[in-house]
Amino acid sequence: MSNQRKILVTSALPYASGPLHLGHIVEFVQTDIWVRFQRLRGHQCIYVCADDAHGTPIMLSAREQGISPEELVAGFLESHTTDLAGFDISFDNFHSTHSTENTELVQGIFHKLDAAGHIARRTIVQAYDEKEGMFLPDRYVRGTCPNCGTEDQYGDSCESCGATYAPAELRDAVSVISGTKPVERESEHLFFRLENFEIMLRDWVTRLPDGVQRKLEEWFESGLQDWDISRDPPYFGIEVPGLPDHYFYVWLDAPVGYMASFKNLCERRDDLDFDEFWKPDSEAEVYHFIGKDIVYFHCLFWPAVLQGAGYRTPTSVFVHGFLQINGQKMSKRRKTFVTARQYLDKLSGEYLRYYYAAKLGAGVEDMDLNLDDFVQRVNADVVGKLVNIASRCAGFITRQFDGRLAQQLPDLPLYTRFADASERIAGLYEGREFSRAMREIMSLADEANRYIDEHKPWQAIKDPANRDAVHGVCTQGLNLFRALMIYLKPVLPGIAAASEEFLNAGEFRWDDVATPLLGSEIRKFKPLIRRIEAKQAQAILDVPTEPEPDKPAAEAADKHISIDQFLEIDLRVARVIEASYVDGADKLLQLTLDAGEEKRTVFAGIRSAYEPEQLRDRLVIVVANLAPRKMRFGVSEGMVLAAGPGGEDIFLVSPDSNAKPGMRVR
RNA sequence: GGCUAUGUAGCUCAGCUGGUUAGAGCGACGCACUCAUAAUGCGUAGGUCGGUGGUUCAAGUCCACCCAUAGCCA
Repeated sequence: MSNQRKILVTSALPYASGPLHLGHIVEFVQTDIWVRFQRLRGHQCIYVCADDAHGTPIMLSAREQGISPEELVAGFLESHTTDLAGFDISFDNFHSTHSTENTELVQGIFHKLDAAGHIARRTIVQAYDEKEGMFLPDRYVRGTCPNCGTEDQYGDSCESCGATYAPAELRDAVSVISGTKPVERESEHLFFRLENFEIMLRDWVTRLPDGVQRKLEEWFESGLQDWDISRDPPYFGIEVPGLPDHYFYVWLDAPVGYMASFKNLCERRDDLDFDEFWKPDSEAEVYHFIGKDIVYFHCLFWPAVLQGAGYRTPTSVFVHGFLQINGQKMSKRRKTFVTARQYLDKLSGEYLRYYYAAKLGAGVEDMDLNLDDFVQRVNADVVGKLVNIASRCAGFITRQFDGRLAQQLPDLPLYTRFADASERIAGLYEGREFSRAMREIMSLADEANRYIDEHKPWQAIKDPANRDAVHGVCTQGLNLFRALMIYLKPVLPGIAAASEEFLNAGEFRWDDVATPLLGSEIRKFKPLIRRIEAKQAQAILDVPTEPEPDKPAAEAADKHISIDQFLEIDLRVARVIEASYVDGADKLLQLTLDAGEEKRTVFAGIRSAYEPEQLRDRLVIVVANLAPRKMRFGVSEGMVLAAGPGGEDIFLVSPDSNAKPGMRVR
C-alpha cells in the first residue's frame, strides 16, 4: 500500500488491584478489532497497553495481604495478560507503569513542565491518620454528612443529599483504615497549572465527538483549576526528582504509561522510532480508547501535559460506554459480576468478540450483555448464517469434485456485489461503527444462503447433466463465504484462521476480496466453531463460592465430590499432532493437540518418560477447561492426564483407538 | 445537587437537519426444504416511540417540566 499510515493505539490501563471483568473486555475487544482492521488494510498499527500499578489502593491492598506492592502488581500482570490472551487481544506490548521507562518519562515530563512554569507549589491541609502515619485521600475518610445528617458518607460528598464538602467538615469522621479520628495536617503539594492550556485545549477538543465536547464544555465554563499532582509518603508511586517525600499522583504517571509501553517496545524493535511517534510535529496518528468514566483525565490533563512537556497531542480519544449484564449494572451482590476468567472457563473468547462487535457503535452509550440474546444472536449469525454457507457447499466440492474449485463463477455480478461492499464496510470499521458493519455483513450472508437455496445443488446433483452447474454453485458459495470471512477477520481471528486453512490459499488480506478463488484445491471442511449451549452461557454467572474461613476443614473431611463437580472438569480426547523438546526446560515437552474444534498447545512435564517421536499421532486425554497458564516458553492450554509417581514412571492415559478428538470423557 | 448521556415491538438495537400506513436482526407462530453444526428459504402476528404539557398545517424527531437508569463533579 502506497499511503501506509503509521498508527499507535492504546486501551486504558487496567488497574493492577483486581482481575479483569467483562467490562474491561469491551474496551479491549473494541480496540483490538480496530487495530486488526488497520493491519488487515496494510497499515502499520502498533497496539500497546500496560498495567496501572501505582496508588493508594494498591499500597493498602498489598499491606492487607502482607505482601509488597511489587508482588501484588506482578501477580495481576500475569493474570491480566493470560486473560487477554484468551480473548485474542493482539498487543504489540503489554507493559507496566511500575517500570524504568515510565519513571524516566514521568520525571522528564515533570522537569519540562516545571522549567516552563507550569508547576505551582502550595501548602495544603489534609486529613491525616496518626495511627497509620499517613495522609488520607477523601475516599478514606467516612462520617456523617454535615448537610443532611446521613451517616457513613465519604469525605468528599454525600450520596444521599449530594452535598460536597471537605473531609474536615464531616461530623464524627473516622479513618477507614484505622478507625481512628483523623487530624488535620499541612504539607506541600505540586500543582499542574491547567489554566495555562485553556486556549490550546479549547481548540484541541474540537476533534472529539460532539457528546464528549458538550461534557467538556462544563469544565471550561466553571474554569480550569490547578491539578494536584503530588502525594505524600507512604505512597506506591514514582518519586518527584529532587524533592524528597514527594511522589507523583498515580493519574499523572498512568497515561505516561502509554508512552512507556511504546518506548519499551521500541527498544526491542529496529523498525520503530519513539520520537517519530511522539515529537510535536509527528505525522503518525495516536488514538486512545477509553471508557466514559475517565474522559477528564484523557481530554483535559493529558493533552495539556503532553503539550506542556513538548510532545505531540493525541490525534483523538475514542470513548465508549459501560457494560451491563442482563440489563443490570455489574455487581457482585446482584450476581452480575463476571470476571474474564469466569467467562473463559466456560466459553471461547470468539463468541463474545462477535457479540460485542454486533452491538458496538462509535457513541458513548452503555451496552447490555443479555445472556439469552447473546446465545441466540451468536448462534444464529455466526453458526446459522455465516459458517453454514461453507458447511453446505464444502461437502459437494470434496465428495464430487476432488476438493477442487471450479474455474469460473456462474454469477459474477453477485460476487461483485459482495466485493463492492468492501469500502463501505471499511468505512464503518474505520468509524468504529462495528454494529453497522456486522449488520451489513450479515445481510450479505443472508443473500449467500438465499443464492444456494435458489440453486438447490442437492437436487441438481441427482442429474449427471448438472454436474458443472453444481460445481459452479458451490464454488460461488464458497467464494461468497470467503469474502465475508475476510470482512470478519478483525472480529473473528480464530475462525478466520481456521477458514484460511480450509480454503488453503494463504492468509487473508483485505484486498483479496477483489479476486475470487478459482480452480484451486481446498481442504476437507471441519466445523469452524460450535454453537453455544444456553447452559454454558448461564454458567458464567455461577460465581465460584468463596470458601468460608472455617469451611475448608469441613470439606476436607468429606472426601466425596458431587457428580456436578466432576462434570465441571471438561475432559476430552485429543490427538497429538506434534511433540517437541522445549529449549531450556529439561522436564517439559511441548505438545500440539487436535482437541476437536481447535488446536491447542500444552506443555507437559513428561520428558523424563517419553520421547517426542513416541507421542506423535497417539490419542491422549486432555483437561480442556483448565485455565491457560503462561509459562516462560508460551501459554499452556490444558493438561494431559498421566498416571504414576514421576521420573521414568509416568504413564499417559489413552482411550481405545476408535475414539475421536474432541469427544467428551465422562 | 449540577452536568452529560440513555429510555422505540418479548429481547437487542436503527430511525440524519420534524413530513405519507414507525424499521431491522433475534425470538414466537405457520408453511416449504433436507445440502448443511435441528442449519436454510417464504410468510404471519406484535409498538398509544418513558410520562405530562407545549410549539407547528405536521413530532419518536423541537421546547419545558417530571420519572427511571448510567457516568463524572479534578
